[in-house]
Amino acid sequence: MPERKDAHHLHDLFQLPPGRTLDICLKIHAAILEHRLAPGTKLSEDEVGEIYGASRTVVRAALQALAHTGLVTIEKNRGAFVAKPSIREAHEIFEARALIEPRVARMTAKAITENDLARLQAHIDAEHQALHDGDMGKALSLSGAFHTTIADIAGQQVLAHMVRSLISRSSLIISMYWKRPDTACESHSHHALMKAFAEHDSDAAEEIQKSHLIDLHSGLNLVEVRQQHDSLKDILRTG
Amino acid sequence: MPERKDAHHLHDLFQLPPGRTLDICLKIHAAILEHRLAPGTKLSEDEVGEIYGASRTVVRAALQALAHTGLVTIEKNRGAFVAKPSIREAHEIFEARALIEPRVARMTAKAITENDLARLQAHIDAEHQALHDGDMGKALSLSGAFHTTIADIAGQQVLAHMVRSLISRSSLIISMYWKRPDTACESHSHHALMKAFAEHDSDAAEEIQKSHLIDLHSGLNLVEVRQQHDSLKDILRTG
DNA sequence: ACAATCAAAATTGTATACAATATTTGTGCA
DNA sequence: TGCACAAATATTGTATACAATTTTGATTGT
Repeated sequence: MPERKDAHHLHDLFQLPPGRTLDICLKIHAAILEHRLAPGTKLSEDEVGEIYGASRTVVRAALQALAHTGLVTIEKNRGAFVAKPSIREAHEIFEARALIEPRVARMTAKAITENDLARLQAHIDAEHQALHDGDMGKALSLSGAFHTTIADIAGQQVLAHMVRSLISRSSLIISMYWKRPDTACESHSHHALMKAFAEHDSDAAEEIQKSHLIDLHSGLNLVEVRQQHDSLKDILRTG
Repeated sequence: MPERKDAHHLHDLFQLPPGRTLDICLKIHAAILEHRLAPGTKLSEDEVGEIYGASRTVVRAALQALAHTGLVTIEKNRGAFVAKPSIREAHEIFEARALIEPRVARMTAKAITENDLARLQAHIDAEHQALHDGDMGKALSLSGAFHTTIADIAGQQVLAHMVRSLISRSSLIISMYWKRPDTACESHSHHALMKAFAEHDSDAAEEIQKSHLIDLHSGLNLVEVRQQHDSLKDILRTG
């Protein structure tokens, strides 16, 4: 179960002490990453509190922590919503990833152990399995986990924290702008990275990661997406 | 008053809606950046609440937001403290800055306007004035503001957010590990950067920023600092 | 039918009360 | 004096109550 292992590192994304606030953060975080919560969804304090059996105090703290990572947007007196990254934000996030992650991959190639390689391979296998099962959300989530695990292996916690945050937000971006929703997003890049890591070839790892991210970026359809619900009435009128 | 202008951008460091929670965040943030709050200082909820005339609810939210940026550490059932970055963290933060800020400087050199140049110059002047007045805290804070303003000018909000966060934490690092506490930290690098910006010389800007950050990094005395208060009794015993 | 307006309901913002956990203080004992 | 232990105090964690604001829904008039 690779997810458990990552969960251990995940807590530092929120910088919160163990407790129910953190639990709720992680649950909602996972739900967003697996695309079970769509961008724009209202996260009512009462509703979330009832689901997890917690009071508003705790839920509120969790939502504010999620807001800080950019996964949730809080509007004054209106509450919390799953974030809807703009096109500009999408470009910026992938530009940041293209800057940071290749460097991280270089460090990973130097530091990686046999055990780490096995962990990464487990991610790839699990992702493959999820795709086979038709669980797209899980597959995407695991694809992100592959990247965060690479950052963990690099052993640079500050950069790893940034990568985790960027990847979480990338998940939202993909759910909004991915060109081929029904297409497997698994490229051969992850396999190529594995090879470079196994050979401790840091130059290759950096280069592969860089082009992989450029590929991902260009796989996005970054044009205005029409909002569906707001104009629902108008849509029905025309029919 | 350049600070006012930056304050406008600063709110996004916390991703909070306007309100007293954000106000308290900004006040404590400023206090830490100006070294009026030393690393390790306990931030009691009641105490902070009384100072700013707010209830614990609001203060708590502010402290958690600050914790998320890494300026404050929250320990379960023990409360919030001004963070004390470890030596490892210090290295990692400056490594991250050396990766991100040169790239940002490159973008800035391309995008900068006359008005922006004036803003940057105002920072330099204010810093010089603060040094002249002997207000070291303010000077350091303004030195950081110079870097964050550069990031704002670059127009890449995601990277700018990261830079702001890194610089805030750098301020803590400097207060803990700076080699020459009584020495002016102003290098000629900022002036050299201004020249490169004015000439839209992005290659030079990137290179200067890179070596500037390496200089800063090497200006730190990254060895264990003895904690003073804990062993106060022992110290007095020996005397 | 449609728009405007206002009351009712629901939701968030904040303060406060109580419970759980640390910290401090004081006491007894070696 | 020094240490161990226990009561008292202080602080944080959580739930709840109330105020402020927004959203919803009904009513009215055109």
